Amino acid sequence: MMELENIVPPRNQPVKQDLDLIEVLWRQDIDLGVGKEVFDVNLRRQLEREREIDLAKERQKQKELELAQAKQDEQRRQQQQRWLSDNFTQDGETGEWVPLGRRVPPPPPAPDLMTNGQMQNFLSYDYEQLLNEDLPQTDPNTGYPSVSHQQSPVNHHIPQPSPPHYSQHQHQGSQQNVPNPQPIYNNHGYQTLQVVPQYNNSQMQEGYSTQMNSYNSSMTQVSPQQRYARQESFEQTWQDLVNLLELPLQNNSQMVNQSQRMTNTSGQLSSGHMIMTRMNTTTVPNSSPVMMPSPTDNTSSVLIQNATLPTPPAVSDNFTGFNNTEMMSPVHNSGLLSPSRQNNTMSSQPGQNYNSTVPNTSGMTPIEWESSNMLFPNISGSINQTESLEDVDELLPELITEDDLDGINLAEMGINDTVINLSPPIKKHSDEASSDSAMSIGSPEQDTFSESTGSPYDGLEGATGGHDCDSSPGSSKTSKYDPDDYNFSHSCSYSHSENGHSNYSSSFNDTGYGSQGSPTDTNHIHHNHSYPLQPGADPKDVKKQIGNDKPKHKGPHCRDHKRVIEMKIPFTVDQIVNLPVEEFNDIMSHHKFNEQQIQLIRDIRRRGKNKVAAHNCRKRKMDIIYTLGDEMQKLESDRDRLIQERFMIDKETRELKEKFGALYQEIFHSLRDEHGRPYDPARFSLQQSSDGDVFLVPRNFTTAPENHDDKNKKRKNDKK
DNA sequence: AGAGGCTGTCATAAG
DNA sequence: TACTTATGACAGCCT
Repeated sequence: MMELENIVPPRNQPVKQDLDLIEVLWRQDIDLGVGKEVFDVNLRRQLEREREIDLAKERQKQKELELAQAKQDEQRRQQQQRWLSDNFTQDGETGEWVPLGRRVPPPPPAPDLMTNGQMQNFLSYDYEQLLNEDLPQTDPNTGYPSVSHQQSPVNHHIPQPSPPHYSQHQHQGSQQNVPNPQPIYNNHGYQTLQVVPQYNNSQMQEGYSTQMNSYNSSMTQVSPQQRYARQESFEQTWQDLVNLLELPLQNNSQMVNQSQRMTNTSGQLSSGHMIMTRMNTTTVPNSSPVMMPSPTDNTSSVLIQNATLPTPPAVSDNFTGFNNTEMMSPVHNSGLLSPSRQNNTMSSQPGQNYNSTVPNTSGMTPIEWESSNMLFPNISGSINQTESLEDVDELLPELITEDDLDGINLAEMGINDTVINLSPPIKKHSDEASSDSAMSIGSPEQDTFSESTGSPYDGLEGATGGHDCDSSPGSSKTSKYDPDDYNFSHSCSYSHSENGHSNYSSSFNDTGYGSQGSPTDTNHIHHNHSYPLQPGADPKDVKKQIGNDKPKHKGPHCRDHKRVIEMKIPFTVDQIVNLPVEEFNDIMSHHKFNEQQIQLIRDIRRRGKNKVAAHNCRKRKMDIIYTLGDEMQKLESDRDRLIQERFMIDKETRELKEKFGALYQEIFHSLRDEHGRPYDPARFSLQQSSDGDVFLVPRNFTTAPENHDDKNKKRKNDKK
């Protein structure tokens, strides 16, 4: 493209040579999505002018927005200051804002900031921020309450000093690094925040001062802008917290404590856990409360208001998720989504792709095209399998027969559309076939097809006859029973491939070919032993056609076809075979056939049906054989496993017996009678009762020792 | 030339 | 009873 800049002459009217060159180059670059206007100087200038105008408009809009935002901020700041000065007094020494003794009235709410649904969100945000940021210190410059350490990513990595009696509430971002040593759980079972109710103000201040000193000493340099933003953030936090609580602010710790209690007892804000969750999100107080739930936090969802939840990641919903992300972006929320972006959004709906509504992707830049591919990995994957559009073009005649593409004007559709639309016609076949009866081969399409253009098998049918197919040797060489290659070869060989599939897979609850495992897969569920053929379409016929246009042999099917012609029967063999019973009977009744014709028609139909039945039968047989083989393998492995288990159990039993015997001998030989002599093993034995006690029992005792005279037995404990 | 596999067809039973 | 489906058996063709 850089060359073009040099080629285009400076004058406005290019000469003919230039135009020719432009034409050639444009043709070369058309696959890159470069429009012809690029080469037209005037057109390009005009486009540039339009772009500049749009850009200016956009800038103007942005300026207005910024202005409105600044106004809002200023108004809020003034309100805050007024309210602070009304309800707080500033400590002269420390610069700290100390609340007055009276009950603090809530400040007039800023309707643009705190309205209804935003309140709860706002509450949790403030709580978390306040508790996380500790108590305010007065900024010596502004006199406002400010914080010395802020929610800065830098802060999360600062070693947190942990005073012995003060539990520093950790930012969620740092929770993983510094676990809270003493989690408190509220009534709802959520982990609550730890506060310091036993501390008075001075203690608090001391603790905070300690912390802040260390923070200040270790904190990274903060820019004035950051500092201002933090002050802003805290001011609002402080103000809104007090507003909402309406507390008599006797001291800061009480306020925090009470606010904590309120948080724990108030509806949706009852969970400190939720507060923590909120902290994890980048919340701008005056932004929309639309929040995306943290994927790891179930409770956060209760805080979502007016949020568009991501739809479940089910069918083709990558894009929905993408849309939600887009909704979250401030650009989108403020209506500044660029038209081009919107176009992209609209043009890359996966549903449209799958529903054969062709998205206009031809206008995409390569980057856009790539991104849309990323959104739809399935589609892109299938497209990427073809290395280029030219490859796709080359493959098309192989993948789809001419008949399939009949009526589809590829030139009008454009290459991209063709690529994306490869599947819908085929799927349509499948859908229609699936709605047919189990064994019915002929779809309405096929019938129409046969009537209008003649059966594709006409003249090519027969058990040994050929099928006229322009397939390359490579394609037709694919095994008939190779599930992996089936679709390809079948698409090549038989125009009604999916019908065939449906036919032969109906009886045995087959899974689709697309989900078939490899032929070596021992899981019988994935076996594919189908015979997906049309009546009269012999896979061998396809093989036979390698390099031949004329069939070598004339099979029975072809013979039938000839006889149909000879008998002047106005139907094709396929029609005769595949027509539903009602239609077939209608035809037979409406046409006045002679006996010979009727007999031929019935024979053809019977043979055709039987042929399909034979296919199904063989398929079933193969399925059964494979299934039985699999079952046999499984049973053999089960048997081996059980043998192994039995061996192990026997071994353990032997070992236990040996141990038991040794223990028995040891105990028995350690026993002595009243004379100090060992017992005779032939006359006595040890027995254990149900309660675990061990008895020495004379050999002639056959019943349980508990039932006999205690004189004849000696009770022993388990351990002597 | 023979073996083995695949397919179409027939006969028959069953639904 | 007619039709369809399932299946064993057989024959032809191909590799």
